[in-house]
Amino acid sequence: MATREPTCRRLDQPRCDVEGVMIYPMPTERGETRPTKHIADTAHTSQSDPSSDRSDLFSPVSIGRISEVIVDQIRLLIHRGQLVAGSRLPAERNLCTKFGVSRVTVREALRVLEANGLIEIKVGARGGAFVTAPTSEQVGVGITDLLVLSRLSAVEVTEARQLIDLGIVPIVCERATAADIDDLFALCAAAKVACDRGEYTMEMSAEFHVRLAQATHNGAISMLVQSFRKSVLMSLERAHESAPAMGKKGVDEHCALVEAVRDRDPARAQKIMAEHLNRTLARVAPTSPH
Amino acid sequence: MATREPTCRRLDQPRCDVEGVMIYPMPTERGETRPTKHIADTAHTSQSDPSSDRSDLFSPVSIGRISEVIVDQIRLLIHRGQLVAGSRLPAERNLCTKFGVSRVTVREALRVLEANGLIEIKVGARGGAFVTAPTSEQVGVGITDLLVLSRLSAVEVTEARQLIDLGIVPIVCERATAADIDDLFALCAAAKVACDRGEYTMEMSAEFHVRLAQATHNGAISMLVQSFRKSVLMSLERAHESAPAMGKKGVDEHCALVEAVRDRDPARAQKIMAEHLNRTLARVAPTSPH
DNA sequence: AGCCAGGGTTTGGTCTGTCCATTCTACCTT
DNA sequence: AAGGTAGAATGGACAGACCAAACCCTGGCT
Repeated sequence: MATREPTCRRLDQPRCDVEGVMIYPMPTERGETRPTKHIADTAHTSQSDPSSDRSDLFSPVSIGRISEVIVDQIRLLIHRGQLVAGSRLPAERNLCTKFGVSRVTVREALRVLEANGLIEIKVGARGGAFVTAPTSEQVGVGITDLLVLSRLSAVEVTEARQLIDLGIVPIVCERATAADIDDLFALCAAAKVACDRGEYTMEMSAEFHVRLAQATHNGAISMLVQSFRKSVLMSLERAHESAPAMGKKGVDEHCALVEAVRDRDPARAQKIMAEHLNRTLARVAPTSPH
Repeated sequence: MATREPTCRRLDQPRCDVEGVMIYPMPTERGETRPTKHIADTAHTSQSDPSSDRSDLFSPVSIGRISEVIVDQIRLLIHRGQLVAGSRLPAERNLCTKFGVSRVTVREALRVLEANGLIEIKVGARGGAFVTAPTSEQVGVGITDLLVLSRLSAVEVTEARQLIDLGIVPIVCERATAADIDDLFALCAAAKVACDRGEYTMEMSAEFHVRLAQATHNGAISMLVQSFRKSVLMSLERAHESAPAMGKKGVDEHCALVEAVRDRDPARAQKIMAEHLNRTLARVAPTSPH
């Protein structure tokens, strides 16, 4: 059988110390029978059930994929802050030698990490895999998938959004800075112009709501709203295609809302928002009864 | 150069009609120069900026990876309901011929879809890729990554949670069924017992809140809460390790809350919830000032 | 001196051909 | 009929190769 040794390894590089982070090579006795990967990995997957492991006797067989283990290792490095946003992972061909696996396997692992939004891959001479904090947009895609595939009705999605949008109003009234308010007024003005030209889109409305959420100065909240943006748009489209007469009134309500925020009047602001959202809900409701 | 023709294709199967779904082979003139993939794809990636696109003139060059396009195609099929949960995708070697690409590429695409929770891959004779709706838990992992890596403070996360939990109370008061209320009381009772034994955990508290969200009978809301569960737990742990004296009082508040729901008294319920959450926020606040 | 073209280098993207492990089915033996 | 075994289907992994994109550097030209 000639003990197939991967070419990647022939360079005989040092194994575990490049780029300053520890990387554990796969513990598979390669070139003997086959991987089969009876891995005693400590990363991220095996932290839920520390008791009753018994991994010392009857060594566990074949727990999943090799690429999976690599994913867990790198993800753990990122979570622990040993790889921070911006750092560059070693090149694929280097990772091969470090993990002792083939390039295909490494690439699959990188693909998964990329799909999770943890890294970004660039080609070219100074390219490679760069660690990046996932954006709320990426998570939004996940939420969108979830909502679409769960066959949730537009009513349900809209209601959830209503909950959040209504909840942020008091916070915004409390924390909005002058810059926030200026921005929101600017968006309103732009919307008015677009409206007169008949170019007002749902996207612009959504943008207003996102900006409003940012005025909470709470990253978690604004990410949440941003994540929902696309789902809401999709459900709106699915429900009603578009809003013919909605434009003008919606913009006016936005303006009134910002004025209430400027006057730091949570009650008034919330009342306006509630009406605004109720109209949306009413528009969505008849097409897909709850 | 000998116009390298993939072996996968030598079977000369029909191209686009197996398993009842349309699959478009890559439009790359293979065996001519190179893929280079100037694809005019309409799926899911290209809908954010409808204006100023100009994609009709000067056809766009080289937008990304081939596997990416395959991912989009399959994702679109799933979104459109042409592939529903449980359906089985063709075998990898079949997909090769259908898409006209190599197995490596198909595998990378499947890995991404799997990472997104859209499919599940099984090995063995009747194995393959099966469509599965992503669970809220999977999306929760995404949100957790997002929150961890964005360095959001525990305060921010808690505040976002507060927003949602407070918002659902009126809805629960309106819609909770007798079964919901029974379940919630049962959870309270169990919590009381555990509390007396000193076994009350944050998880149990989280479970109560999740169940409460389910009483809204709105799938989107309960998924949202469920997605947040793990992040909240993590941020709580990070902030305070655990809650020594919190247990008893928290459980009592839960009970009072359910009673208010039973009496259909939103104002009272909301007041209880607000106090409950404020104590949590206060516990979290000192460690990571906003 | 400044700039630009072109070649070299690094790095990811893809292909081909091969082998192995797992799982299920169907047939064959007892 | 029960049980076991061979084979087929299918995903997992590998080696080795070539291409394309992006960057860098150098030399020639203005």
